[in-house]
Amino acid sequence: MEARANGEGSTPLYLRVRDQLANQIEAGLLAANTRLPSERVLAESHGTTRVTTRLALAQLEAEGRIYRSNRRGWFVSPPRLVYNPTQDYSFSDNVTSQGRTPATETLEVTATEVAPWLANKTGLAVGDAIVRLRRRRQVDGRPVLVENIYLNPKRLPGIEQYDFNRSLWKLLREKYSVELQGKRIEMFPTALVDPQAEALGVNAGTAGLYVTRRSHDADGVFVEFDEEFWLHDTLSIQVEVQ
Amino acid sequence: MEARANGEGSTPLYLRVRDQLANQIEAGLLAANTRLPSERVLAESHGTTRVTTRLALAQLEAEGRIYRSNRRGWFVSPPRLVYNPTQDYSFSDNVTSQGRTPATETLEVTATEVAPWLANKTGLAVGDAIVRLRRRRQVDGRPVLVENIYLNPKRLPGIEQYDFNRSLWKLLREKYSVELQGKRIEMFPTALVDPQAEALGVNAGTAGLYVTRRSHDADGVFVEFDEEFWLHDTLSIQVEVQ
DNA sequence: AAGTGGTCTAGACCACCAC
DNA sequence: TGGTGGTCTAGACCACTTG
Repeated sequence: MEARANGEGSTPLYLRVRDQLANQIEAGLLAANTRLPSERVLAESHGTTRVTTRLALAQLEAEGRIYRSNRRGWFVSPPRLVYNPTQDYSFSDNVTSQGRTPATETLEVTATEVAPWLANKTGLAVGDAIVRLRRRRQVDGRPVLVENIYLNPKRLPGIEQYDFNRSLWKLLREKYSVELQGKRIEMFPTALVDPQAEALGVNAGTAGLYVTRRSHDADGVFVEFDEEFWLHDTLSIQVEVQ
Repeated sequence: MEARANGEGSTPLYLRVRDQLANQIEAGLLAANTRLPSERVLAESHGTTRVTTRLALAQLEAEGRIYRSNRRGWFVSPPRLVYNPTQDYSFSDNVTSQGRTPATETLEVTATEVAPWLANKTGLAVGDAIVRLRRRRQVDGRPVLVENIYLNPKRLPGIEQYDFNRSLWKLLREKYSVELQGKRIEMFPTALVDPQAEALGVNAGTAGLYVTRRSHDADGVFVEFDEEFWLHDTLSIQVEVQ
């Protein structure tokens, strides 16, 4: 029950455990997607308890160096995917060009009505018809984001009928001759909470990046509003202007 | 010592505590920058221990709803600052226009040499002369970011002599006739670690957003490379293209 | 000096996953 | 079925900040 004196200088124990693990990762002893030893084993080998070990692991997770998968354990994070949200965009092409393997799952397609918050974001009127598409996307078998896409059925009649497990941007261009323009992007870091956390198979509270994008066509007609929930350690945003 | 049965359904206790606090914040019972009751008081009033209470607080912190200040307590987060990193930029003007109060402190100005990682980012050669400027910026008295700015002394001779507690962009325009162009922006969420965490008065491991920006002038000459470390709950990025 | 958050112990039971 | 992470208890001492 007694808390021990701090031993080595003033650095907290959990940060010293963190440093040791970080060094092993940097030295390449633990390659990307390798599983770490179990929390109990780590605790014992560092002469401490699980609580302190978990503090160290949480640090590394916050830095984006490791991630957890269900209750299977802790794994070394692979490099971040480079992502430019201002470009017309094929997730699949982008992932492939970085030597990784993409996958997309359509979770849901619904015809619904514009809610007040969405009216704010899109300029549509509350109650207007809208098509909602929900997808999950993976890189090398790990889910990295879920997205809700709101499509304007006036500009995209019959959009519900298509296969959404491919590039939406290509679909819009080929079937509707839409060249997306005038993108307005908003993003901020936040924790992933429940519908998204569950879809990604992570605990509520896992760090994420929330990205939204509104696009219209060359005539200024609203085409789509996209809302993406990324795991925070999986991407690096890159934008070029002028 | 015994762990108790879960009582109310399957929602973990720390998430129920989180929900209660979140409701109080949303209902306006706890205004922005208000201090929460102490961890011990919260623990007792929810019939649990500090460890569990801290889990709940960490959740709210990850969501950007509360923040901590030194060892003074937990506070309700004010609204995020809207920030467009692609624009020529006066922090002061931007903060003021959002009804908040800005402050800037220059922490350090050094003439130094380009290191390998910086050569990569800027296109300069390793060993080239460079001026390094380090600043901390506050909103309503709370530090929200620290930044390292690397300035090209060839394009900006005598730059060290100026006062950096004002807008750098305005300085460049007025004194050097620089119109910044060709910005390349990169950003990703990550934890803030030591020099930055300390400068911001937060614990190592606090969630942050890392933003870099490289700019050149109208002739393509490299002007500055900027590296910003933001507290994750303090900003919302907004970009408009085309 | 009193109170705050920061760190830490040494256990426990549970839910879920892989074998 | 055994091992994993997820949750939780009931304490303790420490470092720092505040009156």
